[in-house]
Amino acid sequence: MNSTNRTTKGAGPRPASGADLPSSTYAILGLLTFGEMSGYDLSKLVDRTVGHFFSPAKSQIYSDLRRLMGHGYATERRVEQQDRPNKRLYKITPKGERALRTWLERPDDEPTTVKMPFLLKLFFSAHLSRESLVAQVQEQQRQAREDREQLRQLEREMAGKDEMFYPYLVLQFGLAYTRSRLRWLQDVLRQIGARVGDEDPPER
Amino acid sequence: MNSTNRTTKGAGPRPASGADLPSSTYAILGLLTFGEMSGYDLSKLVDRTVGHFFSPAKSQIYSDLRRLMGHGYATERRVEQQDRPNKRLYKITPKGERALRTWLERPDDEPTTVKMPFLLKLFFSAHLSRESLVAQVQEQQRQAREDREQLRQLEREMAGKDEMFYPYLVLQFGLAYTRSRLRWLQDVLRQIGARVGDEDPPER
DNA sequence: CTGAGCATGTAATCGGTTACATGATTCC
DNA sequence: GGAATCATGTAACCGATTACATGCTCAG
Repeated sequence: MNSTNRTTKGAGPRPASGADLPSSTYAILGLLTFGEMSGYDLSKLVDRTVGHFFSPAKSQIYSDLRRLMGHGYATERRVEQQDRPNKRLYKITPKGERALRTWLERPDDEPTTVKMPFLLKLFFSAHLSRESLVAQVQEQQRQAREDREQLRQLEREMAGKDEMFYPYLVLQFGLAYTRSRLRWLQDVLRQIGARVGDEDPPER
Repeated sequence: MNSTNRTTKGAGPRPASGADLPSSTYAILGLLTFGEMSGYDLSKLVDRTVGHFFSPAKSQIYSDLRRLMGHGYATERRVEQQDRPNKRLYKITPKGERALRTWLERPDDEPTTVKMPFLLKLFFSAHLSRESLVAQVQEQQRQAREDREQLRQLEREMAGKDEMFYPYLVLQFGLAYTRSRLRWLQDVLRQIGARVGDEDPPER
């Protein structure tokens, strides 16, 4: 219940060296630069903008918003409505803008991580039949192609738009990553195919 | 405190559809196929094998071990030592082996995710001076090159080893990913360089 | 009449991380 | 004398997710 906790004892992912907030919270602070918004608005904005590489749950957004207020990075304005539920609009403060820029400038970041359970499975695939493994790889291909389609769609949508310069660069990462994933999967398929029928069968 | 919870009410990352354990726990179950081991041994084995794409904290390993026992996937054997602290050796059971294979075969996995705070920063880089951004990109390059060096080292170590077939494939993913990251970073640098001095300066 | 959209939130968990505690031995 | 290795674990906490609750309006 204490939002101004300084003596950070052991914790989760932990905001990088000296940072007061995790990057995900700064992300929603960044989105507030688009204008005054409700949590609901933010949730939709996330989908339309950063959704392909960062998608917090709604409840997370609402609690981040409260956190930003606690730091004085945003202010709340309640708006009564009779046709729809009342809403709370959040606005970034000058202090919040400064904090955002400080975060942007700070070089030390939480580490980049890839969480890919399939890699774990592949690592232990000596315990798996070749057929099952091939099926798994193909499933991965299916998923990667699906991702690629979505990214391509996004690319078309923001092609040429000048204000989308940085978002476009981010998107390019997604595309490059997906391409490399697909090439690798293809290679995996080739290599396990080239491997003649030796080794332990299903091991049972 | 209930380890046999069926009615999974709201939770964290959540083990995939119908899975009883998260993939990280299966990972350490998989490592137990290398032989009877202590938590300490496992922690070192992780570093030498899967460490480059999966590295749980020691405390996590110990608690996973307890969990595996709770499911009957491993057994514990206490070994008294007088020169060193006593140890507990864990061994995978036939039931555990079956569970491992079932997990390996199950196609539905926890989703693949990439957590890369830098992408968030790049997305909002309109609020950042060009110099700061360039510095950030270069820092990313530095880190990616470091990763690459480590992976190359590993590659040399397991080159040609036949029993390393699958671990090698996994390593290839890491290398492909790192290469694509580096190419993309180079491209980002080029594109922000090509962009003439228009747009908002530091914005303050 | 039904379902989608608007709008906010609580409850309950869970995985995972850091920091700390403890204590012996062996190597430099 | 001090660091590294061996060895296990607890405490505290944090980010994040799912499920659920509530209730109104408007389009098909």
